[in-house]
Amino acid sequence: MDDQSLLLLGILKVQSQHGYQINEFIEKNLSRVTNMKKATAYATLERLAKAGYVTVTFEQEGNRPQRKVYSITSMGEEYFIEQLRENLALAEQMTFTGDIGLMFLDNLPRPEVAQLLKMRLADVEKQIASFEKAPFHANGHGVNLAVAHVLTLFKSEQKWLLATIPELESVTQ
Amino acid sequence: MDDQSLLLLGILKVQSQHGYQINEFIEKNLSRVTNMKKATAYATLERLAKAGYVTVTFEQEGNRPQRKVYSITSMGEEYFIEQLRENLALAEQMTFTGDIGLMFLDNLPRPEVAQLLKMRLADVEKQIASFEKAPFHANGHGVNLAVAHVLTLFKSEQKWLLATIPELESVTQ
DNA sequence: GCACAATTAGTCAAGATTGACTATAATACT
DNA sequence: AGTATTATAGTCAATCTTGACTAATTGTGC
Repeated sequence: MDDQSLLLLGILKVQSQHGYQINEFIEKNLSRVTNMKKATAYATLERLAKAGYVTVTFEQEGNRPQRKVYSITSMGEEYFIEQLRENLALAEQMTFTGDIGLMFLDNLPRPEVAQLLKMRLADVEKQIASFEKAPFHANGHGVNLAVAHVLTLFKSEQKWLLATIPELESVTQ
Repeated sequence: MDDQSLLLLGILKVQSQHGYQINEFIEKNLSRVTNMKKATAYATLERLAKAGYVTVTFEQEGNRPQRKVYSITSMGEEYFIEQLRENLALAEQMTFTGDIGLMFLDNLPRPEVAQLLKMRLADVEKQIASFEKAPFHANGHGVNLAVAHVLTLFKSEQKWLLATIPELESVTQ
């Protein structure tokens, strides 16, 4: 199963939602574990519906345009649990994307690399700060653990940058 | 620019290669920074060729079926450097995929989660070991730094697992 | 010296993804 | 009251990705 489906089912298991809520949550809070786009979420939800894992109902609120509400089915819950087991057992899937550039540092002058990594560091630290003060968690041990985990990885990145930048600056190429 | 193109250009910048070599290298050594599939690599190379960033020549060796050799053009090198700068400056793209399941730990009984995470730990430790003893680096400071970086992230994951598993086991749910 | 597996090198149809677009409602500002 | 901005809720054509397949060559064991 793809990560997207697992994520969407997991979100719907907590509460039925319509597309906008789902996408907002993902974009605001989960940009570090997925970069699924809005259109992908809608397409995936449709696939899950076709497979019988979610149902779609319509909701009318005042005279706004009606919107679709997605709910997980019991079949979907079973499937979710089954796939969750599989997902947790495999570390193989773990990839740290966005780090391709690091492999090719040698192609730029050292001082410039140091400069670029400083920008990266600033960015990482901003992320850490926002993670620490605006937690989306607080509702479930699991989510907290997951947040802790991502924070751990970020801090590890920060530490690495803090150690690497001075090294780059000192080496006389 | 997508990560795939950056990666392929970076690889070709070191040395012209044919498809098989490229794909083997990626699969064996870079499974932690990308999970680009073989067919994707071929398709991407074709796109890069159409854009003028790589050239394709044919090579005949004995009487084996002729194969395509991909080389980076000078235009490709320029483009590569330009994109590398962009890539390094942005930490925003960093995502730690494969961790979706962690968000939903609460849906499984704690002891089972502990068990699953133990398997994950074993896997992570296997990865660390293989990274440490069969390095694909040793040809460039940049590659070494990148390897060090991925290792750092893995060790961070390992540490987190070592701390979390006993916690899961002790909590009486 | 031959059957079987593994390696090498790709192709392609089917399915997945997304940038750009549409369209209405709420809200803020002057 | 008018209007600019943002929030809400999606859709779709064009592009990208990949599982499954083809096909030749090189071992390997017997």
